[in-house]
Amino acid sequence: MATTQPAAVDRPPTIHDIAALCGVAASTVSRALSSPDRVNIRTRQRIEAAAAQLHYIPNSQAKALSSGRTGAVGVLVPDITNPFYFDLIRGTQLQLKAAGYTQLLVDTEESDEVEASTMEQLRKSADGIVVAASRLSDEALLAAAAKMPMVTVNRDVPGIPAVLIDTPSATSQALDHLISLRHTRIAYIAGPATSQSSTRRWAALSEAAEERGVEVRRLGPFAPKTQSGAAAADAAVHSGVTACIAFNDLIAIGMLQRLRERGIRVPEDMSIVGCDDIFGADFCNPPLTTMASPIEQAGRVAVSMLLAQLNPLAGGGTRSRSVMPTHLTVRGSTGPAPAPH
Amino acid sequence: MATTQPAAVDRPPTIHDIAALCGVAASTVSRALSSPDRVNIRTRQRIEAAAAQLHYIPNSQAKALSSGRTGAVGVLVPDITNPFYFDLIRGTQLQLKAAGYTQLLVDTEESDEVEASTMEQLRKSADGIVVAASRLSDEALLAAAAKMPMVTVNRDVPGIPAVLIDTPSATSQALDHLISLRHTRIAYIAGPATSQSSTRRWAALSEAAEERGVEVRRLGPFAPKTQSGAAAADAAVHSGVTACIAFNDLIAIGMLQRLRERGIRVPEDMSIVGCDDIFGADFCNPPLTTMASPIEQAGRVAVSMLLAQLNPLAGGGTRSRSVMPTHLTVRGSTGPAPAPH
DNA sequence: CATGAAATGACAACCGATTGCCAAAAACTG
DNA sequence: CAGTTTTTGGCAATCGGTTGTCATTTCATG
Repeated sequence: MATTQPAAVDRPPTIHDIAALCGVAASTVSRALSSPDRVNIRTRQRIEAAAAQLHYIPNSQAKALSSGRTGAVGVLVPDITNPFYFDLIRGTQLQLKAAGYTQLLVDTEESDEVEASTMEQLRKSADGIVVAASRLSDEALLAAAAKMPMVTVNRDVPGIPAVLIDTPSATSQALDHLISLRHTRIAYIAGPATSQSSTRRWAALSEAAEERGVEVRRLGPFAPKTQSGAAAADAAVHSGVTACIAFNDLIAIGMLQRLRERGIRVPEDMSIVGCDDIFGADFCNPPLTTMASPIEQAGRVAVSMLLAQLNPLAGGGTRSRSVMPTHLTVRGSTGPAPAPH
Repeated sequence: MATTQPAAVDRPPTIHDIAALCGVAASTVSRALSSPDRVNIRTRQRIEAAAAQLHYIPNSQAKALSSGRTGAVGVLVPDITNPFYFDLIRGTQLQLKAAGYTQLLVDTEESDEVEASTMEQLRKSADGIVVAASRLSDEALLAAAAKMPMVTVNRDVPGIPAVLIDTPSATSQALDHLISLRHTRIAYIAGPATSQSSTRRWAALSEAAEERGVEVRRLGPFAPKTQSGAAAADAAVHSGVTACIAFNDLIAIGMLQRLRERGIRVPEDMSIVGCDDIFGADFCNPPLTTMASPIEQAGRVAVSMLLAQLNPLAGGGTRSRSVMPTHLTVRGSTGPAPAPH
């Protein structure tokens, strides 16, 4: 038994083992497994049977080295612990796995330098990258995109395919919501200065405010973490507004906590609108009115666009831009403006 | 110019480019960059200068192929979107990065099959793996551990190094807390049947209950998701208990939501204790009494143990087991037992 | 049955590094 | 200064596949 079974070695089987078992050349095995049409069907079946028998698993390193394709895609997010990215990551992971790719997830720690060096690193070990909420400059991004296929999420740079979450338009909805509740003094709690999402949202918001004749002031920037919510809440209270539209739910939830500490009631004294509808937005106290969108889907779309870039043959004109719809989900953190004293 | 400057190509530089630039053999370059002592310091400096000038970045695939070491470590978690794993992932990521390793993060979707096939896959592309809350059998885990260095988290199998989070002992604390609040009818809301954490916790809990002469019944199993909280809450109410110790915070938060819907007050009518102190446990309504532990640190420790396995030379006896302390964090979801009518 | 086209399989170079082995050079010894 | 030890650098094989080239086989056709 051991004589007819060349396996039994500890080392994982290679195509050479298969070739020996079948009495063909290693190259034939390679072709049989990758471009099945180039090989006689009977031979191919023998090879496939042998591969199955040996539990053959191709060595991805070797494959990458000789073919130039790694079968991996990098996904860069600024902060793994931000729940917003959970669903995005899950979306990319599902879509990549479905296409037989591996996901390389990297936390860039909100740092442009880490982001840049990661990209350089990934240039050799990934076929393309999905970059969420990049902190890099347009120029740096374009330079990187020239070196390897890239899709951005929530970052619009001409020439780079992107998936955008349409929070700017939802911001107008939020504004209308607040106006209908008779708020007139409203603040935008800005995100990081380097976040294009925050910039675009502010642009949309201030334009909408002007159209509607209300005043919206901008506070911040604040880091997109719950801890920043305290400072944001204090700034909002100090500025005398009765409603806030926050850059994201983390900040909004942090504000809720701080306002509670200070004895300021939400929504009676102050209304809060978040953004992203992250895990927790529905069960915080009060539940958060927020702008929701299909984040997981955004992840899937981003991957689809990237894979279309990698395999141009597979039909379908490559979309270079995809905008995910967003809608306002009204919960308990917004209410009528307090009566002026 | 093009004659004296071998760079200027689009293709990334290799050690051969460096070798050509310095007039030495490629192998000398390799040695100069990896084992610096084996090469003349002046030559080395020339080589280093050339490498810097060309912006040389070693090709990790090629490195892995020829050396057998990949410089990557796989991290397997059952569910990326479970906030419990955020901190764990961040911990592993930080520690790995500090040691110059890359993290390959995989969501095994609570499936033993996905977990097993992922391990097989990773065998070629990672030097070792960290497996959190494995759903595999002891035998399968041992077999996998025999093929590649492994550290488990929250899974105790003799022969495999593990980081354990000491929730069993915290469970007793939780029980004492509830007893001191005069609860006598208490339920344990069990996690997945394949979860060893759940099993170990129940063992500790039922033993402690017996010692203290109170009755604790077991309900479930339930999937570790907020959605399961509804069923868990209904089961708890139906069973007539006044307090529950839940497998994790996700279930506990789901229970809070369901109980609120049903008009059952927490903690007046029912006390709830969670586990893990995840993101959200502090701002749900009411804030959750839960068992907290240094999860990020657990991730770091797991990676340290794995790296110690990979590089046995670097001194320090290899710990094969590390237990993370846990303590009860009392918040608003637990209170005195309702007076019997 | 001869002929050409199509299908198939083998050989070998190659991807970019690592590493064992050996030779040349340098430094040291007596 | 000869003889020896140590240091240093280069050659070439190797990792496990991919892929271009070419020889051979197979088959249909005239």
